[in-house]
Amino acid sequence: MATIKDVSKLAGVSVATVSRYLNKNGYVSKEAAETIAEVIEKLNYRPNNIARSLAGMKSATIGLMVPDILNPFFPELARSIEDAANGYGYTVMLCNTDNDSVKERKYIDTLLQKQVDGIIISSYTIKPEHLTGLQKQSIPVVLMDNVFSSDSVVSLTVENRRGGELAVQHLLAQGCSKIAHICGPLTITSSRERTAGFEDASRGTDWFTPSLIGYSDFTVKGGYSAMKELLALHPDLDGVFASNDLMAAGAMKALQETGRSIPSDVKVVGFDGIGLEMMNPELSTIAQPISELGKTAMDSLVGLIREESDIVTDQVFPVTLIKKQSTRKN
Amino acid sequence: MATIKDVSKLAGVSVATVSRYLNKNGYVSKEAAETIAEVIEKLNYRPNNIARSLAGMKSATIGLMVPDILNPFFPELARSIEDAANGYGYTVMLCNTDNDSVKERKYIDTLLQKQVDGIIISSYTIKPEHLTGLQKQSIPVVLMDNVFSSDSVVSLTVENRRGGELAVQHLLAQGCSKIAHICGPLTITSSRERTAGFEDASRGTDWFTPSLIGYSDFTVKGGYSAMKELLALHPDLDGVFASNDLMAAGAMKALQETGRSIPSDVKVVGFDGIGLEMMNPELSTIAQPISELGKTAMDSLVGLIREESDIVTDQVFPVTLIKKQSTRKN
DNA sequence: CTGAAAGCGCTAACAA
DNA sequence: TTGTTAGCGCTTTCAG
Repeated sequence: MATIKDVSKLAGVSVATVSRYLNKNGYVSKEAAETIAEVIEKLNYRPNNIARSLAGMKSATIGLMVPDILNPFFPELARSIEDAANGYGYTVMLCNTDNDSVKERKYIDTLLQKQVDGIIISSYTIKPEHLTGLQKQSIPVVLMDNVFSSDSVVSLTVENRRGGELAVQHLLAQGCSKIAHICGPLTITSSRERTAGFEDASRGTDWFTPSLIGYSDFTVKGGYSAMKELLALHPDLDGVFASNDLMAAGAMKALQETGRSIPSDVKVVGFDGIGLEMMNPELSTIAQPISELGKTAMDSLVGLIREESDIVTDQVFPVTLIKKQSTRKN
Repeated sequence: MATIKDVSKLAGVSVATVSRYLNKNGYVSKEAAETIAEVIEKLNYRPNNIARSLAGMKSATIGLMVPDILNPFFPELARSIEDAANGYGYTVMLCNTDNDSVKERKYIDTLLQKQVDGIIISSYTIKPEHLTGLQKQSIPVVLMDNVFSSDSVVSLTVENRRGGELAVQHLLAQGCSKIAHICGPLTITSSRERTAGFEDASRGTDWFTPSLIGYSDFTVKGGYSAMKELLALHPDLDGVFASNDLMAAGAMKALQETGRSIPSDVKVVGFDGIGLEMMNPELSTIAQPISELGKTAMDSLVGLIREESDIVTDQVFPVTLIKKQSTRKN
């Protein structure tokens, strides 16, 4: 592997000149530039990023911590982040934390040792004190789905509560008169908010009763069993709002299995807007702007890295109702 | 951030001793070890990985190139690879190539500059000559779904052809008497093999005719339209084998939309074994051992990195038929 | 068992 | 506009 030294020798200039040429900073004469370019070509020289990083420049690498890339929400997020990162010249290190704070801490440590320039963390479980190591080294952090107030930390969230409300309003508008809710883990803030939104919109109606809320875990299986239990209690329900799309899918299975057809007997709305196009009927959902979230996360991170001053530290993104077959009016 | 020098000073030993302690190689007296440990604790010292890498050790980072993490097959692969990598102490850099060879080359370059210790490439489009850069620097490569014979390159594939055969045999066993096939992109080797398997099992039967094969692109939408076209030609078909699960899902939608019920009217088999548990009815499929593939990929890569001699360079993994509702006997 | 010292490849003053 | 040189933090001979 050719080094900068090899290039400088062959080009008859000093390494400093080559370095300046490479980084397009400082002066380099036209002739020098040309010969350097030629030599680089000839030697097929590629700067060693590790050496660059050590010498004080940035590693041009960021860390991305997600609970589990298997959960369909995260590939979409990861993809948009990776695309944006790539645009900025960054490479992404992927970490699956399983919402396990031990793993989270370990990964933060690893990423720190690898001198990443910044970290994007999507985590339900992370707490401000876990970030102190990062703060101390003033590593920029973008947090998704979680809000800590602090500078050098940007928080990105969505209108979860409003989304819950929207879901119920939509079901009502489509003619539902008894709406059940499958809520996600209560340990997760955004999950609680979605449920609060459901309650905002249904409390005070004549059909609402607390037993219309089933408790589940954001998985298809979980949604399925929760739906079964809700049906046992309320066989006459005609609308379901599940706090994420996976549970909604599970709920649909349970409904269909018990002979109900969707949307004529029961209408279903999910949350997230992961593209479940394989479903039949297709699922109406309260969509998060996932790609936009990812892109903004990366933009903000770069802003933090570059120490720009005009960074919005807390952004709340709107959600949108996507109407599909699962809530079509009879 | 504390450095090895800080530690050595405070511990009253040389950096060499600290380094030996850190790497558990060479001799370090018990007392020295103890004080060093204490100082490290006190200073909360963490070795700088970048410096380590520069000094000649490995970067403890690998690259993972996939076409698109959005395709549900790859999160599963990525997850198992990341888990295995983590177990070995490696971090994973994720790259989405979109099967675009320009992007592929760019990423290989980037990964090379970042001094990754090895690369796992899942690509339909990559060609041996794209790997010469890697070969020259003798960077270990594990290739998935693609076979090049070469040392320092391990190739992992599955029994695609046999899988296609299995699918048809299963459909026949379940009572189908006219089976259509939705094949994937012909540019993809494994896709062609699956179709070959279909042909192996159906050629010579009394119902087979070439127009029972629809051409598509591995997407849900593609499967949907291909199915519609096949139905126009053969409204009486009663079995479908799609070369991947996404197309199978699309096919199911088309079938249901045209008033056919699954499995009573038409039975459907997919390929891949991505966990589409949200589907109803659930999809029978020829499953690849995705997690095992990922784990083996990482194991092999580490073997190559460590220059172990007992590395199998070409492995073909078995596929298994997973029977679900979509092919239940009437 | 330990330490001094020479790099790894590159950047960034600083001097010319 | 260019070159010299001192690091960046760590590993690794090679002497002791």
